[in-house]
Amino acid sequence: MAPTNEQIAELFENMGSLLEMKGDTIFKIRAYQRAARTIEQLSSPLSQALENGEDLTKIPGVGKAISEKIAEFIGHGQVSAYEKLLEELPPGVLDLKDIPGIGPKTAMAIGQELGISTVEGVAEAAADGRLAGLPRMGQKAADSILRHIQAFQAMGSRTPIGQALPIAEEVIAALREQCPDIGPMFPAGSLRRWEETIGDIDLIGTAPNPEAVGDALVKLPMVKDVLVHGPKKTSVVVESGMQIDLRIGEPGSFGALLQYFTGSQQHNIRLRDFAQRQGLSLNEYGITNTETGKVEEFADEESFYARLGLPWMPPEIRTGLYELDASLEERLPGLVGEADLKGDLHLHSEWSDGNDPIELMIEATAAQGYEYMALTDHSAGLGVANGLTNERLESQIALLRSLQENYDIMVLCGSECDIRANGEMDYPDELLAQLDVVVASVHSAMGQDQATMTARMIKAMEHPSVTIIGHLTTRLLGQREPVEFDLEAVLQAARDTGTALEINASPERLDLRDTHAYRARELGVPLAINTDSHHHTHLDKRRFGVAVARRAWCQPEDILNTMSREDFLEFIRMPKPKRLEIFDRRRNGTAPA
DNA sequence: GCCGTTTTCGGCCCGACTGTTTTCAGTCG
Repeated sequence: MAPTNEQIAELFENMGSLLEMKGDTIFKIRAYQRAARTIEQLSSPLSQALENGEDLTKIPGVGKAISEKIAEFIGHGQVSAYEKLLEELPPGVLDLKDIPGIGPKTAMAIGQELGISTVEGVAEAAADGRLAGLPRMGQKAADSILRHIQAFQAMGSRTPIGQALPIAEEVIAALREQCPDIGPMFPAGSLRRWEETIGDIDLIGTAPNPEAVGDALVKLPMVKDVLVHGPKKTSVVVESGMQIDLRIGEPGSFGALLQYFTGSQQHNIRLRDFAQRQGLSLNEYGITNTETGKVEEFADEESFYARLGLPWMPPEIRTGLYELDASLEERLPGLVGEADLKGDLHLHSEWSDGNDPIELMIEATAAQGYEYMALTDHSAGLGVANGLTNERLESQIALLRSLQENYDIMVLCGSECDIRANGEMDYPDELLAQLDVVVASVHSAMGQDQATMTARMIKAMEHPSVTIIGHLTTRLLGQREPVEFDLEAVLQAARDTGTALEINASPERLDLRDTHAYRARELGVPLAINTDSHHHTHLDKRRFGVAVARRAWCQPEDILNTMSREDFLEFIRMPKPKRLEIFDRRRNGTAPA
């Protein structure tokens, strides 16, 4: 099978690391790293682009040499230049570099001088003193590396955003309690960009006495270890194993600090490059005129970007990939926000595996200010989730219809209907036809091969009653891999059949993920941001789904459930795929024919 | 290795912190 974009990106990331260890020029190394970061964010597979004869050098950061290596990797399954590098360098050095605190130089020294190739080997060498004997290394450095290894093994690499955000909020609250004079303070970095997983939590703020805030942080009870504690920067590890980096600045220059630590790194590199052409240099304190040395300060991000002649850019799209060009060409999208949502189309009650009575779910949804909602309990095939038999579904429909008169919010009858292994629906057609909204989802036979799974998904989308495909890839962040399927074929089929795709906002799913949603939007597939709530308090998880849509550059009209009640009813009452006309008409801003 | 409203050659983002240093290399973000 052709390598995925992730695998291609990893290859170039590794090539960069290997060249760095070899001592190649830093610019060549950066070129490989930049290409890797760009490729992992592309919304469609390179293997397909190559097949279509597309010019890969159109991709920013990909030139002649790298595009040839991509073609070689896709064509032959390996890249000779990479294999050669692997042979030249000590085995295992790439794994060593994954340890925080160990960079290319240290990894090389460990591999060459000590003949060590595993993380466990480094831990042993740190403990028995061999590590401290290396050049530019001492007991303190060895101890520090050992601590890093222990933290690394306890935590793994990245934390799902749904777990990281509460930790960040807890630390901020604790710091405010210790230092009541802290001004604005909030997460920057990948949290502010709403990435699906978070490496370190970056906290940014202002305070009259910055050093006091750092001192307070290292003394917080939840802090397990202190990694760095200087006058301007403090890094600690908290009980959960997450690393917190704190930076406190002056209110007058907070805009530059916030911009700098929001990143992404690629965004900042591109921005600096852009600034440099104007004779300006950027850092976390402000903008410096390189000729006069004069530094300008900015209290907020808007004025910072404005000084460069750029509009403010939402953090979610600061990937360094498309946003700078788009802003220069004045085609930055007006991204969808939480307030644009008019309904939730995937909700469970205690009738299946939810925790709350139907009435409570309706009331909680109405309290969000929504105009409509769909109750979608599981179908019978999902026995473990107390799925509804045909008879129970019929009585639920009757109940919901009778309940409607008690509520202003439109209560739609729905189901989260299992897609069986052969692509058939878990309810008979006549029953499905009675429903307003059918969310069809894969919950079983997830190990099917790519061709089988693709055909299964497409068959489900061809069903006239299926409104939305739920959590398309079935992944659980950090727990379960996505199923294998042909993304492009499935997205195209969604468009062709007039089937919407869900952005499942549950923070352990985030499925579709950002890059998939980006491609779906490009193809004109309607997207529905649903919480899949199993409890009435889960409705606020929508913010995670909205973040995915924003990272996919979605505007309100790309999202099905930003439609008014009238438009949405018109949409579901129109047969597939003709109902796309209603979606498209809104998207194109044209009046109804 | 990539790239161009100065350029197809000559540039390439910028600073904090640590530990081992006596002036700075390595790592991180």
